[in-house]
Amino acid sequence: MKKILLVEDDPNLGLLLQDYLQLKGKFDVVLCKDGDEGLRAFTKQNYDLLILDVMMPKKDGFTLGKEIRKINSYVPIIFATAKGMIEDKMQAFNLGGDDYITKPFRIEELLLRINALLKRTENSEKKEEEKQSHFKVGKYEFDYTGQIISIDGTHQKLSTKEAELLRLLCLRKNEVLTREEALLNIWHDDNYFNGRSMDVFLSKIRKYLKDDPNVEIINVHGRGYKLLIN
Amino acid sequence: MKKILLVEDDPNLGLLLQDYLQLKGKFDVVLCKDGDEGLRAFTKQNYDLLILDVMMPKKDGFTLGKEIRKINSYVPIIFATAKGMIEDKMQAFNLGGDDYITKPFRIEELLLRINALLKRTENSEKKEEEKQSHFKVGKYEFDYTGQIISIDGTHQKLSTKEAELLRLLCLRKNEVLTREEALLNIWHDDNYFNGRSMDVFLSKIRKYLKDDPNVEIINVHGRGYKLLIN
DNA sequence: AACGCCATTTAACAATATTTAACAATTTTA
DNA sequence: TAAAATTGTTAAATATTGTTAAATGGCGTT
Repeated sequence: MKKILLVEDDPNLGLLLQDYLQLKGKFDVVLCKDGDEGLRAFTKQNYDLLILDVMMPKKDGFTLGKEIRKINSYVPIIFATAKGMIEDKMQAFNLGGDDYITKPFRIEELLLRINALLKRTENSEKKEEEKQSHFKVGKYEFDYTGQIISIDGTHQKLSTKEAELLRLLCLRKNEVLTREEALLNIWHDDNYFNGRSMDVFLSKIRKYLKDDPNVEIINVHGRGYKLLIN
Repeated sequence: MKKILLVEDDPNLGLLLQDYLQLKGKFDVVLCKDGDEGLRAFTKQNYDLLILDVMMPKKDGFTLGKEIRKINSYVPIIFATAKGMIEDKMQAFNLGGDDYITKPFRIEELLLRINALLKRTENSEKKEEEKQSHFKVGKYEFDYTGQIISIDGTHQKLSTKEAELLRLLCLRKNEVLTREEALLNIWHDDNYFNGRSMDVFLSKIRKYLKDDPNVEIINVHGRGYKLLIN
């Protein structure tokens, strides 16, 4: 679950937001009532996103944001600022803060901005895993981008669909790759005919892989396939 | 000067915004009064940022945004949406659109969001790439502006379309360049015949590139092409 | 306007990739 | 164990892409 640090001095608004975001947004929300408390909380653990009220008595949200940025330069921040405080908004963006929201705001809008920001930062990290393009399959080398598998010195070109299917199998090697997942991923529709089409490609891939007895694609009846590599 | 494309069906608001942004923001603002006009304007030249009204009679802003995203995946977009249209906002973010603003808005807020977005995208890599004119393609050197590829000492002139297509392939090297994207970018219309025309150019480009075995353009069936460079 | 030159499009046919169909083999269900 | 459902395999049908050549269109020159 995503962790959010909310720093808001108004306890009414703070608690309301905390509840709403926990219930509706399924976030783990820590609420702090001033900047110092917020900074301490931030140093204690990692958060996925921060929501900082700008107008706070002891330490304002921008100051807090600047302090936090010294510690962590990437965590996304949403500043909540009063309407018409244009200069403040300026500051927010100059700080490298990722978004702001004008008070009073609709709570759904906040939720949307949160999700948008999280999404933006998420797939800057996440994509790396899925981006793998080169796989070892027993004695085979499989280059997904180049759509080629090689064994010893010989190469075999793969068609696009063959390569995509083999890639998914590799990503789930020794685990079940669900028929549904494969179909939705590659064909974007898991109807009967696409399923039969996939069976044809599986048959072809098995042929390509027959030269290493330690590599095998087994069927998990009713569920999908496993690429076994010994 | 930064170029902004503003698509807004209400002429009063549209002209007001145009004037304000030109005067105060020092932007070069092109105003279109509906989605079709907007799309045409977009294909004619490059813009640094788009402001799309969501509620428009003929073609709504989201639809337009989606169409534009097919041609250009990085240009920042601000959607202007009516207050409370939460679902629409959702769509905006799911689309990869970079920001939205709720109508009615204060014009200074729009200006702020514009500057923030421009700043964010200014030093993004992708934009730099789009300006790039000189590419290394294996042993080849490709000069897009000069429409020439060279290998060893020999030069080969390229036609305009050949150069444009090769440029797109270079920008997406080792990734898929969608047929649709290429067609919309170069031909501004992805009908069947333009597609066949493109196939002819691809064939020609492959011939030009045949002298380096580490360079290859492979087809991704039903989607597009990948320029592979080892 | 008429000509040649070149870029681009269209047409025609070839080669591949994918889907569908047909039938066999296997696994589950009853 | 028989029937039903799922999967395996091969071949035919369809769709997409590759290649070459001919037709078209733009543009400068005469």
